[in-house]
Amino acid sequence: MPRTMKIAEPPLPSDPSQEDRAQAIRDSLRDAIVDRRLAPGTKLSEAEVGTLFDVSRTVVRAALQMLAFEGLVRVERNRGAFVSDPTPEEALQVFASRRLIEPGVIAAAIERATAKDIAAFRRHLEEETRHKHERGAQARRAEIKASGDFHLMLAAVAGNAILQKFMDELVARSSLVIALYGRSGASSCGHNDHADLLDAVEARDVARAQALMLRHIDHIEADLDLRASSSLTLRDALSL
Amino acid sequence: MPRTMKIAEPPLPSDPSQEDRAQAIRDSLRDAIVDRRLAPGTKLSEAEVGTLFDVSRTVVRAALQMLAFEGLVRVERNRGAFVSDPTPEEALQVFASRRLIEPGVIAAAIERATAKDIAAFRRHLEEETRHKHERGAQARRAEIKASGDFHLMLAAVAGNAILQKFMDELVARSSLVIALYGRSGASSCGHNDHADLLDAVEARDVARAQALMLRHIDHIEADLDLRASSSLTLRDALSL
DNA sequence: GGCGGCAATATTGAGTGCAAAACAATTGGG
DNA sequence: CCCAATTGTTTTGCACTCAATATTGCCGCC
Repeated sequence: MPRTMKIAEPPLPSDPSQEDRAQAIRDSLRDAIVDRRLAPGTKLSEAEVGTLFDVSRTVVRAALQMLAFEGLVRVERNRGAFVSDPTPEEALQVFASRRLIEPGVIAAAIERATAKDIAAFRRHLEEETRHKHERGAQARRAEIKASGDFHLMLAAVAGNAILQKFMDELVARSSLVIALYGRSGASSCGHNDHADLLDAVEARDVARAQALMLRHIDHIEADLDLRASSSLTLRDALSL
Repeated sequence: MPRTMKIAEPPLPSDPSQEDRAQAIRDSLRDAIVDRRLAPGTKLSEAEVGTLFDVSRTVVRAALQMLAFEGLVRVERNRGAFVSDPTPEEALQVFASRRLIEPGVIAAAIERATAKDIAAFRRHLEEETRHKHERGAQARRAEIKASGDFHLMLAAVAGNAILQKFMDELVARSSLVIALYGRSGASSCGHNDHADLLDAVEARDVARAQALMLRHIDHIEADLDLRASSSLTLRDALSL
């Protein structure tokens, strides 16, 4: 065995942009889905996506498979991939999961948050409220995205990569659910939940933060109309 | 719109075994990893696995990608797939996540468990203890598998598909962690935690069940030796 | 006239080949 | 004698291709 193992050169990622096109496509599609630019149910043809990103179907397949694992697309054998449209039951499960996990996440975040983190949260919150006061579909999308990002920031600060991955999935799925079943379209209509949450985090008041988090999730869920959506009722009616 | 929509024939899955070989390979590999027949760090060459299952690399790649999403294998670009060997930090995160999620799971399970479910649990428990009293590596593997399955059964009864998926991942990762850092090798050495848990479930005592669950996870974690493993320190030392 | 079957089309599933990257061994230089 | 560079080998990344399956449009028949 060699005694010294000097690495002549840092092998140097030949090109940072070359770091996996499948992942780039996944991120792009994911943003589009979470931003609701791709409606639930939309078919994602391999060839179409492939020409769009100028890659072969092989790479597209990998990206779609990833999204399927996150529950954002549904792949049906020999039929293709579709932006998933969660059933009301799945919607309930998404929020039940969030109720279970997010109180723990915020507790961990409170334990680990630095002053710098708090400052970052404050900055994020400002941007969030800024979007809220703007008009237009574009600003609305940005607001929804920012709203989800707040929860993802909490998960990041909590410092548990596994929980962070779970939260990634749950927040993304929430976006889909809100897209399908949301009444007002905005999850935080009228409420200032995030600001209150941040106050509790800054005060390191775990119990209060957890209670606020649960209420916040209640608020989001209360904005949903989980009676079977129009398209679903249509389908169900036809298939019966 | 057609008045009658008779379905001439149940389209009949041309062959149930044909229902996705990638998934079959994934399950097979997953069992092998969870059962510790594949040691952490083992390289899973696409060609090798392909010849082993008699499929092309394409299918193997899909299976490996799935396992990567569950955190059971780690794929390094241009280097291949390896059975992942979690760091001590990841190990801690796995158990932190379980502590967060499983009390909720068992609460939901208690709410939904039928008499039939309880009976299934009892049957499972018998088998578990049977394995425990047997000797040999084979029985030991079966015991560990059954121990994880108990938690998965709880998640199934809880009736939340998303949480169930999370638990799938967490239990699988726990097996890896125990394989790497376990002292006694068996997670439930000396304790009868599962039996106690089941009693609490049958009594519908949520608080008690949750407390027992947390203690159970403590027991599992207490059996770990999370000081850096030998192989890892060696590798780290060499690469520095 | 509408329903059922049939053929044409499109799309996915999967195997193979080629290029590039990483790994291993060997040889030349200090 | 040991280190470093180079070459040869192996393995992955990705595109192309063919086969299999679902979908769509069409025609005959009841």
